[in-house]
Amino acid sequence: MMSSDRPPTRDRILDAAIELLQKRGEKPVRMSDIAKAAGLSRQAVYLNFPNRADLLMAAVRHLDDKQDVEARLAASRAATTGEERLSLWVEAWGNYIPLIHGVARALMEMQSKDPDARAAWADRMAGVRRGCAAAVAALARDGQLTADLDEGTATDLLFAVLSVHGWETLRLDLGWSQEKYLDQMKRLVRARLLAG
Amino acid sequence: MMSSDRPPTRDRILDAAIELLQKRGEKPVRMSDIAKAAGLSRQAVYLNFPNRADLLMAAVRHLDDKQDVEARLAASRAATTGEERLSLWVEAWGNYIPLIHGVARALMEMQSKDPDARAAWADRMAGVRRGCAAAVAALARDGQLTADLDEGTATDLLFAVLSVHGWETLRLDLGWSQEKYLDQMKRLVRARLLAG
DNA sequence: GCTAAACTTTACATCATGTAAAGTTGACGT
DNA sequence: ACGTCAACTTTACATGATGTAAAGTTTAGC
Repeated sequence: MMSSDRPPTRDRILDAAIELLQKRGEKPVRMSDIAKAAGLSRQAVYLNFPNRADLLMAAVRHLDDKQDVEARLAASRAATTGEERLSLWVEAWGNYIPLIHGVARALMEMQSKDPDARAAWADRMAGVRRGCAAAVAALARDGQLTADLDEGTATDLLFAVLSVHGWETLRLDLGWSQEKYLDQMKRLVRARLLAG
Repeated sequence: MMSSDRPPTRDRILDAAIELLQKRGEKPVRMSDIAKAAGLSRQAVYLNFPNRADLLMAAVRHLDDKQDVEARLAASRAATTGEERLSLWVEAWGNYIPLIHGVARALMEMQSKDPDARAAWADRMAGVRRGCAAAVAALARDGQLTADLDEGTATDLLFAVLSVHGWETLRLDLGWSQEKYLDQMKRLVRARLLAG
């Protein structure tokens, strides 16, 4: 009686969750908020997702699909020099953060109480770290990695500098534009990682 | 009947809270946990502090007193060159993070739900940013600030790089030692902020 | 017109914070 | 001794969110 043609319920829930989490003004987004936004009862949400953490992780994956993460990463992998690759990586991930930020934040907030959410997010961050490692490896391969940094340390540093929290601080708390953020992150990372 | 001689109840609560928050294995620290650790009923805690956020902020101030924050900062202010001052500031704040980390984390976790906690923490962070600004100003005064950075941007960058979250990532998630953390933060910051 | 899937409604368990109020205890002054 | 005050305990309850449970309703498809 509510859906005339198609958008599968599950996707409607995820879309609703994502939209709410992106514009969340002050108040935390509850399961009932998501249900309402999706035009469903709260229970119907639990019919599709066992719990909040699962819903949020599904939302992240849903975003990955919609935003074609692979294509973004392919661009950075196509770089010819390590230096170029590093910049493209900073840009790719830096431009992805705003998209997942709402969901990411909700997930991070759950980490203290929900061990599953913690594990799921840690896993995801491990993926990001691999992206950092690949960029650093390309740099090292080209002999462009500063002499006083080993690859592991450089990777950790890059990963820490490109954290979602860091983005939040600069972009939201301190009011930087996305362009400024990207520009400065590239400069910061190059200043520290690049040889010469 | 419980306190033979002196330690004022209020301080016992704060000390208990601080200790619990520093070693918190997995589980969040509840008001009842703090009460138990202080040898009191949960209600007695509410007799001393109106709510959790207030207790945590009091704990931060309690730590400030015990650790003599002013003395630490004085050391960095005593620096002769801007460059030296920057390093001393990174060291002072970087060495303070582990002390407040437990309490800070609890406070940060409350931010999403409790606007008061959010304001209180924001205020505190503003203080840290002022510390960053002072270090950057000293650098600029000595003509040692890189030409392509204005003081505001440099301050924001320094502040973001020295975040509690960044420390957590490197120190706890990635297993860095405190020495490595301090050393690398100094290098990172110098690489980006210092002229030449 | 039957069935099954998708949903709604209602109700309840749990858990932590915070409020409320009445009872206990011990130190202290007079 | 007596009373009183402050610091505490005990018990009880409100709230707000997640999550579980179960019975009822609607709709599409056959």
